[in-house]
Amino acid sequence: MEKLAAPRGTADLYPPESARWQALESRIHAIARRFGYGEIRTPTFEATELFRRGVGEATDVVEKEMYTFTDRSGRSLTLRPEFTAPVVRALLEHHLLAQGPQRLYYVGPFYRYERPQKGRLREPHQFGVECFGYADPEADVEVMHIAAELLRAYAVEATLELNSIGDAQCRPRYREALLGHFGPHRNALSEDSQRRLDRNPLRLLDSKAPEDQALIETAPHFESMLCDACAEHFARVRTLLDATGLRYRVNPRVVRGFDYYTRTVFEFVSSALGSQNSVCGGGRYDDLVATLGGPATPGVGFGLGIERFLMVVDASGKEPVQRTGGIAAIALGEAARTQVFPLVSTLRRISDGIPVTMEYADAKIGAQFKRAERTGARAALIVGEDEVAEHRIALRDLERRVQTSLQQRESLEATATEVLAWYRDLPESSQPDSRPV
RNA sequence: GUGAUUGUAGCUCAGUUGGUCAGAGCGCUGGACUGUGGAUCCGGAGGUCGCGGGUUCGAGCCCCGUCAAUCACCCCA
Repeated sequence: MEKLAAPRGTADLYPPESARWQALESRIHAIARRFGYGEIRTPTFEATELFRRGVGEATDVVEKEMYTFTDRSGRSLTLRPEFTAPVVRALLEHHLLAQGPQRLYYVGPFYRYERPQKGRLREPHQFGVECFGYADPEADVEVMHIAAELLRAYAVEATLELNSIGDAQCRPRYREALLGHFGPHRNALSEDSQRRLDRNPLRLLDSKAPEDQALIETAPHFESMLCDACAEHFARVRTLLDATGLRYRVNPRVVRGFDYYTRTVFEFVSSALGSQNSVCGGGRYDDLVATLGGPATPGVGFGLGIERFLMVVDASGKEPVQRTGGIAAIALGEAARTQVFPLVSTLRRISDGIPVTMEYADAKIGAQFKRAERTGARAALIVGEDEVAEHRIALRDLERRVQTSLQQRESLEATATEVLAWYRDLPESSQPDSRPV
């Protein structure tokens, strides 16, 4: 009998790691809000046709990485392999573009049937933004700023790599130029690159095969062949990046995997990720909305991998420390327990975010202190036989190891209020606590 | 989809040419310390050796298959 296990390439999230995700997600919501972006949630699966048309029939994702299935009525559905096409679909379905520019962001899982390795899963999670309705370079830089803000908040070292892959005007020209450059040397290229030559010559520039490098070095740069409009757009993006102090590096080798990109493409890369070195990738997609049957609407956005981001944080970043703290109630004996439980219940109701825990098993006091410590509690509330007899409650500062005692009041609320007042009066914790909630 | 490495207690790992090989450290738990937690000492629980099959008198060790992890390619978050 096979042991039950999470499917290949998927992962469970649980404490203490889940606390890191919560913290990251709240920061994401805060930053998106600061830039005026609203959250959008779309289904995890869509009609297969959406991705075939949106992402592109000849892309690797559509050709071999989709989780596609047929439901009971015979429809072909696909677990989303990316977010942009579904967001556009939703926008069109609800006529949101008719209301002017739209700034949206999302956080959630997506699915690709790939062989897992470092920084690559079958169900990864992504934070992404999409800005619709502006062809202007300010929008390109705006979305880059959002990603940069998040990286900055965690002191993550990643470099912004920038490129332009032109539009429907100039890309065919560049494609021809690449064919002219590589075509004559076809047999000298790696096997993979010979295939790229037929399918997507742009991607040849991104090859890692040693035998391709010499030819790539001498390949024509797209920048020299951009049409006037694209060249000006690219120049203005760079001017705005310079003006706002966001550092970047123009890298002619940055192409992207999806067919819908036009003009600006960019990636934030980090060496901490091994072979999958991109934490965040994005770009402009001025033709996508029309391709999916909507009014011609420019757009620009990015996707940032949550798992990869946290990996980079582990390697180079600084994570804000999480304080847990709280009160652990310790009751000794039956009488004490029946007295403490309602008090704990009251504390939880009025503690305003301060965690309150209690051990229900009748463990020895030593063990209870140990467990209290493990929960990350800052303080302990202790009631034993003596306290029951005297209507008192012992309060202990677990960090400084000092203890005091309190007379119980006429009501649970009054007692609880006094306990909380005592807790809030405790001196600032000297050692930051990173234990899970 | 291709190639390589790996899979023994909750965690990190030992296990020699197949024959007490089912172990250690940490963790957990109990006690020394009858109501006070990070130290020390002593005890205890916990494993179908990923799973299935094969070779053998005998397999954690060899062979095949399968599942999963890791790393690289492809590609990308």
